[in-house]
Amino acid sequence: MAVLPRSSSSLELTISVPGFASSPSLPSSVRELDINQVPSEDEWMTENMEDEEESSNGGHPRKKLRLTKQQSHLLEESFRQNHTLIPKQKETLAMQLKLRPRQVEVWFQNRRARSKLKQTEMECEYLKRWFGSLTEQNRRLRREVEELRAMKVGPPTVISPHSCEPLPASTLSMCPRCERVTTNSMDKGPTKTTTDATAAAALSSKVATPALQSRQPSAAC
DNA sequence: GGTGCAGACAAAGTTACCTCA
DNA sequence: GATGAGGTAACTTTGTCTGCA
Repeated sequence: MAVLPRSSSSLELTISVPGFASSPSLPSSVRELDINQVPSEDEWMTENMEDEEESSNGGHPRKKLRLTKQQSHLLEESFRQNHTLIPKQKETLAMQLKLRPRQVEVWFQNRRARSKLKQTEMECEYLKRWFGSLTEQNRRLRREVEELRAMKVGPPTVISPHSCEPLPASTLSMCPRCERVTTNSMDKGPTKTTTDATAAAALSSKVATPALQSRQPSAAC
């Protein structure tokens, strides 16, 4: 596919053949088709694109441009204002920086990638901390349940989800198939299935967690 | 209006070069 | 001086969107 320059002043031209460009058997001269490649050897690490003319580079290995502090600063500034560039902005910025529009474009692509990476790392950290705190909370609640179970005196009662009245724990039974705790006939309405954890939470008069509340009895029970 | 095509562009992934410890 | 790691410019591939015939 040939990407033609969008403005006549731009010499931006990249020719790449899908499934061909990265082929190991590709002759090294193919890279020369990209006229964005380095102009002259000596200018590269010192002054970027001082002369705009894109002379043939005669098959140089790709050199790496090092942006000056001012260039980086200006690029960062415009990135802060906008994470993407419209072609006009790109042209202007390139002129200001004495870079090719293509270089500005690449810089913005890489910059977006870096900021996304940073964002992802931050989210990862946040989730790790959250996981840690939930684990700790879970451990605390389990311990609390154990304590309450240990100190029970009389038969434990469960609050009926239907009548909101206390039910004796003796009305509870375990479904052998799904290992859920179910209430027996004492409570009016459809047989209510609840998880072991829910029952335990009810025992300690705690409100079940949303995740547990959302669990519905299976059709089989 | 639906379809196919080409161009532009962004995201994701990769490569290669440079710097520095 | 050699070397490995990290940073990043430049590149490739792929997918999406848009305008046009």
